Amino acid sequence: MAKKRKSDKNVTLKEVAQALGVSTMTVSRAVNNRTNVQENTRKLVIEKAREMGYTPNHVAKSLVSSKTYTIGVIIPQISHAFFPEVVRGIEEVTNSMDYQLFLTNSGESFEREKKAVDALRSKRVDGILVSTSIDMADYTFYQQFISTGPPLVFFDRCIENIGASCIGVNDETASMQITEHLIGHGYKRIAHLSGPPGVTIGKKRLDGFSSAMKKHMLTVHDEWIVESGFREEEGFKAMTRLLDLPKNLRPRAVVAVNDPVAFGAIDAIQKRGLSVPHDIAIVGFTNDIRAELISCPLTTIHQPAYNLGKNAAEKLIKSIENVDEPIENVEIVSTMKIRSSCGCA
Amino acid sequence: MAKKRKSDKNVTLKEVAQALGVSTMTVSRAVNNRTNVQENTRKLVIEKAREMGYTPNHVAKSLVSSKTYTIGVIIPQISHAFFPEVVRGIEEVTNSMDYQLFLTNSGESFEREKKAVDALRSKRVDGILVSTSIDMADYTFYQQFISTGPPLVFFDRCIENIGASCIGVNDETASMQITEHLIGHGYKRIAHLSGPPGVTIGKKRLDGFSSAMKKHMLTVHDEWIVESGFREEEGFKAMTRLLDLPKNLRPRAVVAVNDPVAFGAIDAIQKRGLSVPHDIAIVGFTNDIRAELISCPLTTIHQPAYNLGKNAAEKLIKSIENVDEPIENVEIVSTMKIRSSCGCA
DNA sequence: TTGTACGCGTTATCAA
DNA sequence: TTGATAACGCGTACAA
Repeated sequence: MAKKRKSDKNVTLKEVAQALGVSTMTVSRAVNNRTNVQENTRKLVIEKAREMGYTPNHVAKSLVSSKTYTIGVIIPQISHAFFPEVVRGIEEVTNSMDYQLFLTNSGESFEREKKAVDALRSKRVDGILVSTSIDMADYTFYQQFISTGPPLVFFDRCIENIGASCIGVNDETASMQITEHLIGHGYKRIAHLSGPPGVTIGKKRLDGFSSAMKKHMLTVHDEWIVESGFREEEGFKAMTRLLDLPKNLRPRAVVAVNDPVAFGAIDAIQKRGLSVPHDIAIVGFTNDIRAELISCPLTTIHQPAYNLGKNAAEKLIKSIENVDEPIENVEIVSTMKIRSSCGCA
Repeated sequence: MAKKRKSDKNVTLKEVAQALGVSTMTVSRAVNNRTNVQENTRKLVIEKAREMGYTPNHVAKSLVSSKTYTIGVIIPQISHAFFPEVVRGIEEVTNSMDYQLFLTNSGESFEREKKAVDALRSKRVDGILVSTSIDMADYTFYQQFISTGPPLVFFDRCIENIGASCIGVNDETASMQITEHLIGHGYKRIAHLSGPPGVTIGKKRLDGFSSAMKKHMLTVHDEWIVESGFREEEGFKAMTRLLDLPKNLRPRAVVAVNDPVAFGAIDAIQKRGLSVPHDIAIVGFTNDIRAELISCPLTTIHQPAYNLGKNAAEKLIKSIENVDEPIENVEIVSTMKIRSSCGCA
């Protein structure tokens, strides 16, 4: 196992300057393509710099300029395909603007989320993109950060009206739309597996559902709104609760807060020997990759994750580079994917 | 749109010191929990620092210590579920070790990959994790980096024997194993849709396939090794070429270099009106989330992505913190998932 | 066109 | 226990 002999220390401007018998500034000017260097000198310097393996030290640059060309991104999950796709959109933008991207996965833990925000701040990122974790429970933390820290933009899971922009999806409208789709096909007894409270998208989807039901003057029994978190197991549990209702209270259709929850619910339905959509129709939200592949393909809302990431990153960079960039709530428009799980295809 | 009035400038040690009438060093010692400060003083300082909203500047720290607690990760794709899962493993480790993670998606472009390496180096990351892009074509770039830059560890897609550790999967063995699985069930005419040349995993899987065939003294016609890249469309095209062969040359089973390619191939087979596994059996590699969900679930190799990420990150951090850490090639063991696409379930 | 001095925010080192 | 000074690598501002 040959051990590498490394010079270890990086070459500095000063070292290149000394090797050349010129001043540090001359080297600096040459490698940064400034105008005020003689062409000869520049060539000489560039050549020597390459030869010595000089690489600019951005840490030092950042200290002087108080600009790091770095942004922090905090996501609550990384396994769920949605977030990688958002990150792809973000990365596309940052990459083309020559920003580097710090990624942190909070794993739905607000403690980790806060720790990450502090760490990123100490690293002096130029801005931060956050999608809050489920158990986010402290507005004041972000209020404080927003009033003293670098620009922050929320995406997908936002805290609204605390002075930061939010790039979200038109959840409420979409939820209303998909609920009305069920209603339009004759369903009247419709339940909702709702997300955790306090997370905006959960609330919005619930509101959209409620509005649709109200608009069409359909009754929503209290038992029909079941809180279910965002994960498959939780969907299974929540659906089980619905199935345990006395027959005359059992819903005929279900709007799930997202696809994983819908998958869990379908599982619960089938384990009872019932069929989708024959006995119970169901729709989801997210257009998970599995949605069209399961035995009864799931009707759902397709979230434009990539665009959401792009928009969020663009908004953040604008906020970084222009102090007057306004605070906005942007809604990216989603689209409905009609498949067989709703029994209306 | 209320505009925020920000102090903009971050509070520094010196400012806290002045506010308190002590020296910068005292403040530094206090906030860093050094022993040589009086308890009273410490309390006073900590309190004042909090009050003034002091946050340590890691950029300055890094300049002094030439240590950034930052590592760079370069992946070739982000949509493919495999890499997010690897990143989750990496993030788990870096997070617990208080390192921050720079993520770059090269999008299979070696140009972007090189640019990213240079950028990360200028940002003075403590180490880099790379999975090379398909069109990687310049060993010397990494040779140079490895001999002059910070520690680098390859994962999944490696360049071997150029002085960097590689954390990979036991591709060759696994490929041999899955091929032998087909052979064990009576298949003799077996083709291989191979990855792009020059990428180690492609080569290894081909080698495993060849070894298995050779070991069992089965003929491999030249036409049966079709280069197909890593993506679905490419699998479709490659399979089409196999299907276009005269009937007496057509294979009875196919080993695909990964699941997407297998999906493409299945599509091609079915578009011809043939059935899997009845007419042609097929196996993949990766255990894509879709593998068990398609109409004819795919037999494949499950890649322990999370563990791979964890191991790679651990190896890198060891290499960072201990100069004598040896260079190693580690193989994480994968497992076979037998489903119906091979007709042997 | 080139060079000198200074400061960015922090810590190591030595002195008090 | 505390403070003064220099240094990390670079760029701005000014002088030559």
